[in-house]
Amino acid sequence: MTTPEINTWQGVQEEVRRRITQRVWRPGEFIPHEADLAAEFGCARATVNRALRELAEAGLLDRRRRAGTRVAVNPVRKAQLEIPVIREEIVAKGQAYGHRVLSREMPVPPAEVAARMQVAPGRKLLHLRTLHTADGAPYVYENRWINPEAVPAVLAEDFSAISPNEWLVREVPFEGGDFTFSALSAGGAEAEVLSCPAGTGLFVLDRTTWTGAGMITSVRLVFHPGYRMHTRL
Amino acid sequence: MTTPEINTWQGVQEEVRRRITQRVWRPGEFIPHEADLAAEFGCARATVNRALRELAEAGLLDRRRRAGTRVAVNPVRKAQLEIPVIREEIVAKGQAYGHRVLSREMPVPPAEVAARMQVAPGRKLLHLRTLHTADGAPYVYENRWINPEAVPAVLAEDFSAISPNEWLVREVPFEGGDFTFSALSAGGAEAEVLSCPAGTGLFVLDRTTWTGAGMITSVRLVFHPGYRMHTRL
DNA sequence: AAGTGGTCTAGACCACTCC
DNA sequence: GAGTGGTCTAGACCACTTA
Repeated sequence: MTTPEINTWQGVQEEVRRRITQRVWRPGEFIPHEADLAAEFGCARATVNRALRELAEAGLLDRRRRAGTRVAVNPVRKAQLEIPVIREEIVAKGQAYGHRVLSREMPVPPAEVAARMQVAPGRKLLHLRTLHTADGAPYVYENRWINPEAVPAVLAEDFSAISPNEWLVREVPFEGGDFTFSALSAGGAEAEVLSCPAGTGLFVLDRTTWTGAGMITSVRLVFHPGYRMHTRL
Repeated sequence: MTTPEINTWQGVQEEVRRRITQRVWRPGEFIPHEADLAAEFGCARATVNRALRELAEAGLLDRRRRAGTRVAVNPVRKAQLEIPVIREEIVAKGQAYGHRVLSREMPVPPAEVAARMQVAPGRKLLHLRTLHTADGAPYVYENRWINPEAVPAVLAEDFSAISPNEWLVREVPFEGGDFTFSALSAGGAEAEVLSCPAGTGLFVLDRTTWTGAGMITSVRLVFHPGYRMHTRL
């Protein structure tokens, strides 16, 4: 049995992956220590560490100090979704991007929105309803609340030339975000804006974004019928 | 100006993050080379490298050899979704998990399914329709096709004690997967199985899984009304 | 108390890409 | 050709956990 040296972390990772998928190391079993693997592959322990660390992050391995490393029993499937910038997504498909503001108001928000944005009840928020289109056809209906205390400049912008999303990305340094994916049945408003029959199942993305200073914006994106979000593992 | 030493990669990362979000380094700008940063922070270049590499993977930095490192203009938002094992998700909420097989057949699949599973037209596939319940209430309607040539043992299993998903995870070493998230409007079948009115918007996850040897299974999970998938950034 | 993974260092060479 | 990030090494110490 030849044992050619493996001295790149990619190589080590590949070999370890192989041993896991081919059940050389079975789920729940301990695998050799880093030092042993380093000796076997003829490389430094740091190289083995780099390879195993990534596999652990991917959920294929469970690592604990003193205990050792074992093959995960339930490999957690983590799908990495890329949240698209609507305009770029449409342009990438070779379609013409369009965007228009349906309404722009400054009301006292419903209690649920005030809670989500963590503002005192009775404070007014900027409320924008806009539509993104692809080749003129409705693509995404955007329903957004913006906290003008966190982003004062927003009051001077009319969003005729740039969508609120892109404006915010450019102007405000985010620190965190919160995403929820779900589905809804088109009510009157969605049906009209997206030109689809009431009752159509629609894909929905709710997103809330903040900085250290507080909540910036909370948006609901309602996608056109048939929209899919895709990823590969 | 004191410049306390930073000699952990987490510390370096935090400081670099701060300089990006506070616009000390502005979008599109080059940041100092690894060697310079290492000198500034009083740590090894490898430590800086580890910190910056992760930020680049997260989409906050663009790195290129010879060119250098710059702050990303469009920070790509990548949301990492954890695909749940249904049973565990339900149990984690303190509810009682249940599962039952609605139908189990071995038909020639529709052309669309045959294409997705990459089997010759006319070959039969195992078709399973099952329901996962939480405290007795419908949770997920699972519509699955399995390639018996890739997993012969599947023909001997009746899935009364274990769901197809968990059985497959345990028996078959996956190599890759393909996920699509979307929404549909409940038709007669979904409405009946999930006990909801026809026309309800439902969250859908389509998943196809394979090994090097070929396609294993293709499944559509239709979640109960109101289901949400959540992640934080 | 001991053994494991987690990390840092200093130095080195390599791969890629821009000039 | 030269300069940047990408990676490997050998050694060391630390943090955590379990026996």
